[in-house]
Amino acid sequence: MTTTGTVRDEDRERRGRGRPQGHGPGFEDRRREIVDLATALFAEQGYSGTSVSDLMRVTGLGKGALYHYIESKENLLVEISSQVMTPLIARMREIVALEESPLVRLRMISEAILDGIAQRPEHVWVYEHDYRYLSGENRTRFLQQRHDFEGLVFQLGNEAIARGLFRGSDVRLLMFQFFSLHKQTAQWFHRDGPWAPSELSREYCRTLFNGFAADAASLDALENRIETLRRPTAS
Amino acid sequence: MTTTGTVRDEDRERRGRGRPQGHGPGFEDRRREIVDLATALFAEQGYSGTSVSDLMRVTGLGKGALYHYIESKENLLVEISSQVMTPLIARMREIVALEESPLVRLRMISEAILDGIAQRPEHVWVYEHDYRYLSGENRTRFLQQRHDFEGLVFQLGNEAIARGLFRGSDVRLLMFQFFSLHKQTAQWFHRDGPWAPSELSREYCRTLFNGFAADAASLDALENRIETLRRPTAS
Amino acid sequence: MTTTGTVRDEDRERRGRGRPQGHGPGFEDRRREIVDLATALFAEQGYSGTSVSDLMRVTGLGKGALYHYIESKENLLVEISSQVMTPLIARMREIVALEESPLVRLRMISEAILDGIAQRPEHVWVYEHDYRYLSGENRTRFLQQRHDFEGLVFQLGNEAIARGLFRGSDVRLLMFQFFSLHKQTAQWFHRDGPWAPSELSREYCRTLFNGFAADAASLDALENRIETLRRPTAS
Amino acid sequence: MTTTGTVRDEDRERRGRGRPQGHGPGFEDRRREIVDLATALFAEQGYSGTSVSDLMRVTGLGKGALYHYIESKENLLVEISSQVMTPLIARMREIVALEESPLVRLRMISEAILDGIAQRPEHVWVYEHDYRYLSGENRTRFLQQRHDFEGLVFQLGNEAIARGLFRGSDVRLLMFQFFSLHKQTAQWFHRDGPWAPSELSREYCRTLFNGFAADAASLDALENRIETLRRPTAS
DNA sequence: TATGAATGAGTCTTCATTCAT
DNA sequence: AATGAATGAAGACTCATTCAT
Repeated sequence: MTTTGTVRDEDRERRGRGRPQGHGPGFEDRRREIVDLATALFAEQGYSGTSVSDLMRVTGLGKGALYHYIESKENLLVEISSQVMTPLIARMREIVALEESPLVRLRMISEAILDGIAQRPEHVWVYEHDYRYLSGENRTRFLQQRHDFEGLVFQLGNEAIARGLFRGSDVRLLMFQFFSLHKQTAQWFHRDGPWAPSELSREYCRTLFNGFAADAASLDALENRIETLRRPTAS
Repeated sequence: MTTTGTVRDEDRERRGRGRPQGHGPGFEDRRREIVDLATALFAEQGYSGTSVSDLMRVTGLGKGALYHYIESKENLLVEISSQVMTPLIARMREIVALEESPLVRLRMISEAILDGIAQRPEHVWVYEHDYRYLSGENRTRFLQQRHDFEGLVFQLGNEAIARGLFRGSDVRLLMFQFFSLHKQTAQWFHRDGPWAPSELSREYCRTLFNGFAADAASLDALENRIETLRRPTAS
Repeated sequence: MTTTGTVRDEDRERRGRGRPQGHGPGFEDRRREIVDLATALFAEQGYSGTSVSDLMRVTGLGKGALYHYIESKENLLVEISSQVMTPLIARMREIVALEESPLVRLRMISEAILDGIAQRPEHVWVYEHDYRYLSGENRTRFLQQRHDFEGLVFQLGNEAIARGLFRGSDVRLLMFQFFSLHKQTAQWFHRDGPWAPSELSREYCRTLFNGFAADAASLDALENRIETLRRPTAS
Repeated sequence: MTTTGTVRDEDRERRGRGRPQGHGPGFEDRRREIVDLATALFAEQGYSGTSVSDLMRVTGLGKGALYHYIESKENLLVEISSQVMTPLIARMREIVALEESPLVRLRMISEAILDGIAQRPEHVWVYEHDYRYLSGENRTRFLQQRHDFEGLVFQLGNEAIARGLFRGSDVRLLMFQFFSLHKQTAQWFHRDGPWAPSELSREYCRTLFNGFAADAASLDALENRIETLRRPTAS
């Protein structure tokens, strides 16, 4: 309930802010098309490396018509991140609210993230690289969203530690690993690659949960060998 | 007479070679300083978001003097990546050549990477985000380096699988996880943070090697629960 | 319904072609105006001595608007030479193809060249002086055009020699004289000067054809006197 | 007497103006070397297209040393034109003062010009193309020199007409032809080409003097044919 | 909805020259 | 006689955006 409400608020907020009112029926579809074309370009050349002229070229629109749809270049970046983040955060709130083991919920979040990437790998790649070019309020809102997002995962990490499912390491250290694995996926993921999001998720969680487990081998022999090699070769 | 003759000979000699570049002592140090200042700015605002004027401001140099040192803005990017990649790849080749278990060598590579990041986290962050703005030969060279880099790790991954140390999954899948963990570190690492590279390396390798182990738990119960939850809630 | 469909089809069509350039009516005229203003400046100050700011000043356009029309400064040079060379070469091919004596055809070519100069003396002056600043393909194309141009004249020169109309000197030497006379005209010709192109042409051809004639006086007395004077004045 | 005096004045003027005093013995030679290297570059890439850095490269000198010799880039242009013009004008004054037929003297001047070109074709080419980049006093002085130069030739042209050696056409028209032929020579002349200056001079003067002769054929048949062809093809 | 002309601040870079050493 | 660091104005060109139509 609360969750759903929040989502709606964000939606209304977004609509209220940038998007002009009073458009014909095909407007939203056309806009979406344009955002997707822009995303592909941004992914290839970077946001800063892509000019509005480039966008004219790929959309086939004149300057005026293009601005009619996009309002501003930065707005495209907002839209791109929004298209991935909004549904993802909504989904995450649902998952966190479930009465399941933290591991189950983390596994579900993992899959939700990877689903998001699989559906729009370029979108994710773009805002991961170029959110820096957001300015003012847009930047703040994005960072807040990201912070909320991470907070939800940290919360589950803490629960897992509390229940003895993860070793009592620093939760940040564990969760950074969780994030790292998932975020980087956008860098090499191809829609027509060999792995489905659910498979990747199983794989990642297998790595992480086994690696994080309280009873995971601490690899002492390995570390001793490293220690030996580290010492300056005497004689 | 003799003098004049000598001078002319020297002249001719110098002319023939074309003279290296025409840089005095102290040039390299100053250049290094400038590169570091630029790196900090790039990390903060992005390569494209940083103008040469910004660089003038932080270095306190005039336009001409700045270009005296940098040759071009793009060249800074080349220098930044080179400062990290060149010693890292050299170190990696040494490590790969060692007669140690693949796990030991991967662990050493892990630490080498994290050492590199710890010494110059901003440099790594910058080229990871902005190598796209390299053009032509610079881009090619960078991608080649990266490819070589990854090849060395893949090689060790394959050895580990062959020896039954990692489960016989797709080696790419395993090594992407290895890379993901390490690369993302540059995003949040601070020199004065709580973790030393060696600690991080132990931590990462513990996660990965336990997670990759042939006998790692496959977490069937977890996956079954996920499967159940995936089904549309009928009733 | 139908409407929407139609719009989409048109869109797709337009997108597919990529749209010519995006220029409205009047564009070409305005562009021509600008090229002419630029030509006047180039003639006065030289191509390199004229900055884009100078062009802004004389056209009264802002930087962006100016580039909207010219694409690049070098492109102006291309346009300038093209406006003279293209119609001239076309006309020359017509003339060469006529079944007339080589002298008649050379006389016609002479007049065609001088007509071109008379119509646009500054254009000719400009590219004669500054074609060096053309780069890459533009330069190549220009030199090729010039080579073709000269080839046509050489051909007629050879015919004239073959028919005994010109003395059997080296054809290059004769034709260099032909070119020299015509090319230099752009340097001093003024539209409101005393000579019409047809008059100049008659004058030049009278000089050249009489001078080139097989039976032209070889001025032996003159040459003997010169030879005498050349000897060191002994005594 | 008068002639010699004038030349000396010009020399003193030049020395007084730009060249610094108190240089070592090899200074003038070295300077000459540098001017020659610069000339070759200017001829190839144009004065404006050649930067002081380019000059550093070809001379093998550092910035300071280079400026020690050249004082300024524009000064090179002054020097280049001076090296050709000064001796040429001196020689011309000698020739004009001779008690010979105007044809003999024009023939001698022709050879003097062509000798100048043959000795330094690139120097001539350079100032012919780039004297525009001279500024202020330098420009004025150059144009004055050129005007004097042309005046001497016009004077002889008038004498020739007065004596009935040339037809009573406009002397400017005749002399423009004289200049055109000679000036353009710098454009295609190569030191190792097939023609010596004296041969070229004989050739040019043969063309011009036969062509200018009071009894030269007026080529009426040719002109009639042209007139016929000019008429629109009726029927 | 859509056009494309116009804006003008801003981009990176090169220039000729000066100057302390 | 020579170095190379520094200057800062000027270079050509691109940018995101606005606006009259």
